[in-house]
Amino acid sequence: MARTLPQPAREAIEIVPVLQALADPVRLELVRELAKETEPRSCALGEYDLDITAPTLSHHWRVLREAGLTTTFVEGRTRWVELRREDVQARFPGLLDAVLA
Amino acid sequence: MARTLPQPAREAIEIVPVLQALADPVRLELVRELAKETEPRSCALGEYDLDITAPTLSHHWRVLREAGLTTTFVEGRTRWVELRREDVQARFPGLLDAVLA
DNA sequence: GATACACTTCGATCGTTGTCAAATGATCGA
DNA sequence: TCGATCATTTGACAACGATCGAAGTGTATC
Repeated sequence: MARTLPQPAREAIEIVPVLQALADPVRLELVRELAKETEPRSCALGEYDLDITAPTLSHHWRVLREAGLTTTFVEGRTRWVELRREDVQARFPGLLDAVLA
Repeated sequence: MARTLPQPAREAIEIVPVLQALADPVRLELVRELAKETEPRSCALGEYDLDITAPTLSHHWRVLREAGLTTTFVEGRTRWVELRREDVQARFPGLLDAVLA
């Protein structure tokens, strides 16, 4: 039912793409929003207080997912995003905590 | 005698420029080299095993310094770089450790 | 001084990236 | 099945950034 979009395996998560993904104000804000809750959140533009268009938000979700920071899964016509806390923590211990503090 | 190049004060170090500075393979390598020792190191191209020219290295040192990650000071005709461990640790605890591990 | 040295700055190039408008694709309800 | 309505993908563009060669700046040495 819920289809998960392609993402790197835990071992394939690399530091440079992760830092590149985090080094953007919009994406950093998105990651911080995701970190506030343990539940997955909707990808929808309306859910976030950002001054960007839908295609741009979609682009940022993709960058985060391809870097290995998030998981996206599709359910009907809504998409859910979730922070890959454990995977990132396993690869780069302390990184998320440091960035989110 | 030793003149220190302009750099942001500790409180002025921001997370996005720091992440941007670290999100480049060359600069990440430089930071890792600096982290190996507590002593300042020379800026000179010959000190590092990099396949870039002197102007490019100079550019990277500048980005690191302006982000607040390093201190550069001039002594005669050599320049010395040093990681701002304490300042970065104070602003973003655990970040350097996570990135350098 | 004149020269050599150690970088930096300048100017240009070229790939990357954040952004949007328009087109596409997918899902739900009638 | 057919629109209506979402978000995503595509295509295009402007801004940014990494890079280099050439020229500039300041320091030591002769």
